[in-house]
Amino acid sequence: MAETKSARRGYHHGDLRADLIAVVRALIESDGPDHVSIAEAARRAGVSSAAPYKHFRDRTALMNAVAADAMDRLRADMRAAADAHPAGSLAQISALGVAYVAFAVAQPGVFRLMFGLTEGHEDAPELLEKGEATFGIVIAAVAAYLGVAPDDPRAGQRAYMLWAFVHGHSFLWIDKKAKVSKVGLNDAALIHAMSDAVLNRADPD
Amino acid sequence: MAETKSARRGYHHGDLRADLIAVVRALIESDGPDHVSIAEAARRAGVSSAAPYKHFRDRTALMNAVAADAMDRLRADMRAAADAHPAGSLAQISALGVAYVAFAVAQPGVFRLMFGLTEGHEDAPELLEKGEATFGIVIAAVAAYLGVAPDDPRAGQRAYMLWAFVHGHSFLWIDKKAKVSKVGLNDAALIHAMSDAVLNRADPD
DNA sequence: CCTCCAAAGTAAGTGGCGCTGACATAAGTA
DNA sequence: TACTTATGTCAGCGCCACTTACTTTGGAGG
Repeated sequence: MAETKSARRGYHHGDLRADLIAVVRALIESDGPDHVSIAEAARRAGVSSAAPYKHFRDRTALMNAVAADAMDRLRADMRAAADAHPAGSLAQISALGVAYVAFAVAQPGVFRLMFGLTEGHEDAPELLEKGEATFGIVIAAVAAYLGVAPDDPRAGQRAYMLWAFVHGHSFLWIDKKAKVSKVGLNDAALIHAMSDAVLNRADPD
Repeated sequence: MAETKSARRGYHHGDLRADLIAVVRALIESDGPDHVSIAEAARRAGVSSAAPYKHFRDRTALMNAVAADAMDRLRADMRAAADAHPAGSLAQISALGVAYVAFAVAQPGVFRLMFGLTEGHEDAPELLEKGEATFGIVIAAVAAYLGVAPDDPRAGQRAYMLWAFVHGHSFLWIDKKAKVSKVGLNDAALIHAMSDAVLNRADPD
């Protein structure tokens, strides 16, 4: 029998841990994070239903591993988006938002897993850490645009406002709560307009 | 034995349907929507685990009923917020946002249920309908502020931008993905600043 | 090169859940 | 008063998360 990913040579699998993460990622996208069962993942990896517990303490630990992996990919996407534009330009900031939404739309299941209520976020401080590193990219870009230091409160405020917007837009979109087509605009235009408004007009102080 | 809500007089419960909705609502807030089990709800209502299926086709149908009920309450909250301010004022629009976030923070479980990926949203078109009615309040307020007709695309666009923002802010908050305290602002100030920026600067066209 | 141990697998079992089908009871209508 | 139908119960199916006790095997140390 052929296995999903790495070939299983004999009694031992080879790299079950990595294989499980890949299999679960696929299951999450096809069935949603809530419908993923460890048993099914084990079946697809070609091992018994007890095997995963040799690598992950419980279901939550496995899911956290998938989420952490995904957060790395999101950060990489955003890093690339930032590097494709002049530092501190409005285009750069918009590109970060577009990359965020694109990730959510391309991988809604894993996006929900990352940003939904992660059960064991206390068991996974690394997740919060990775998340903050990602947000740091936005703060840096905003600070550069405003011409202030990255730790200036104004940069954090504006960056948060933009994050909340693209975050909400992403969820409304992937959860089908609003038909954006109805608004008659594409993501890029919306995000660009919002970035401009927040950076050049918003003054919460 | 005393039951959770209505007293059960004999073999029949009295109003199991309503009681189940109330019990499930409580369970959702204490354990989260995903951890609610029909069996536990039945236990708390003092009936057998099969009884709920006489009133709801399946778990999803019960959850949808709870969500629909909650959407009515959210709309009422927002209606009240709107009525407390002059029509078409910036204060009115901010108040709508504040009411939305307040609902999310006060009842995070049911908020997640309403706006998360509802499994059977196709089985519950009434939910989408109620949601659109609620959003309609925002559109009307925005249109009044801008001095345009409610069906003017500009009203819909601005209203959507504000919705996405408060929606994202709500989820980041209840899912503990960002410490808003770090930003150093309260909800009202943030929402007010955003409303002003979107309504007086944003121009996606 | 052999031995032995720890890592990584299996099988079988526990308890919970969603849901179903067959049956029991009660409430209301003819 | 008899019948119908809504609303309960009970027993059971299949699936799941997770555990325990046992098995296999790759590799490190003698």
